[in-house]
Amino acid sequence: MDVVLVRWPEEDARLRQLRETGSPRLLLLNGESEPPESADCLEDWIRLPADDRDVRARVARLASRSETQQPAPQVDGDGLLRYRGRWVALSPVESALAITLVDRFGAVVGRDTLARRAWPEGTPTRNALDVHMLRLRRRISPLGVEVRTVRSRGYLMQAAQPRADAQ
Amino acid sequence: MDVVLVRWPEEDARLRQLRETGSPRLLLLNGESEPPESADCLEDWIRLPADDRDVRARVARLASRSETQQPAPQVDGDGLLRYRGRWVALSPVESALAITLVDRFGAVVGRDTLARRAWPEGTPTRNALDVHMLRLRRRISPLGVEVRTVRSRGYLMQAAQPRADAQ
DNA sequence: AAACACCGTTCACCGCGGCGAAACAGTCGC
DNA sequence: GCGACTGTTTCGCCGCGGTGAACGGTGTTT
Repeated sequence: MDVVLVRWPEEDARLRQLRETGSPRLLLLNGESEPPESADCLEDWIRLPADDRDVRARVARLASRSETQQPAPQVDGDGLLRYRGRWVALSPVESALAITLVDRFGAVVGRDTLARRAWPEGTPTRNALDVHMLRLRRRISPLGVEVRTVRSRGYLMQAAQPRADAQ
Repeated sequence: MDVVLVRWPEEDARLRQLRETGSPRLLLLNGESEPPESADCLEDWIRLPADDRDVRARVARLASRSETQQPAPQVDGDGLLRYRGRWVALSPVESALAITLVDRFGAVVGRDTLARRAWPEGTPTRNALDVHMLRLRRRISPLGVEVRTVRSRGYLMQAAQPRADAQ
């Protein structure tokens, strides 16, 4: 959803309307105006005159918040996994697995579900899924996407997170 | 909860710590630094030099948010305990315990209740519950969630508090 | 006050099974 | 024939659940 820029306090009526509809909005404070008191996470403000970088940063932050979900990758018909403007080519088996994981991005997908999607006729070996998951992991890691294992439950695809052991 | 002022980028280590614990924080940007990209509603920033009114307004807004936002963790169907955008995987026994505790988040749950949920057939050993509670504690601590003991009453799950000795 | 039972924490250990990873081999297309 | 894709085997780590034991704090009994 687009972030709306509102001059304040001039456009107070417009602000009320945006608050009603829950649109993300950035108030541009003129001169000596007092900052508004709203605690709404989708409302922010900045005092003019302001650095253009700062305005863009606040707009970006509001936009990011308004998207409750982080954007999911896409797998197109040619087996390309696209994410944040970059892409990698996947093999047929990896495509089937990636499509299933992207479909439930951020949630766990069971091993049996993945196996059925990749091999409708029947899984070749128990270990085959592990091996292909390993290969998929390595292929998509340059894009900043990772597949996490949830033991005895399945796998979960998500945006790569910085390792927490760096303290 | 008090809002913490952080010089940035100088006090980056401190910022990471505050993000871990979910403390509301206001970053004071020095000179030409780029604004940080966090979309966290409990984080805000302002570029120095700044009007004192503006700093106070942003601090007040963060404080107001931290009071109204006391979300409970969630345990999804796949044994993942989610809290403030992060998650950890729980084992089956830990899931049963966590679900019971989350269900009464912030209140005491009796040991017998927990034991019945985890082992409907009967508790294996006297201290089995203790051991699994210890493991649950360690697993969820990175998320900023803790389980406190209320002697002869049971256990209580809550958001982790830095210095809980003053009780 | 000392002795004691009770409760809770933490550790070490074991058996089991899920999963990771490497190495190897077979197949297919260019 | 070369490289990409796939399947298989093998090895081994480590998470999980259960158990026993040591330790410490607390309240009760003698």
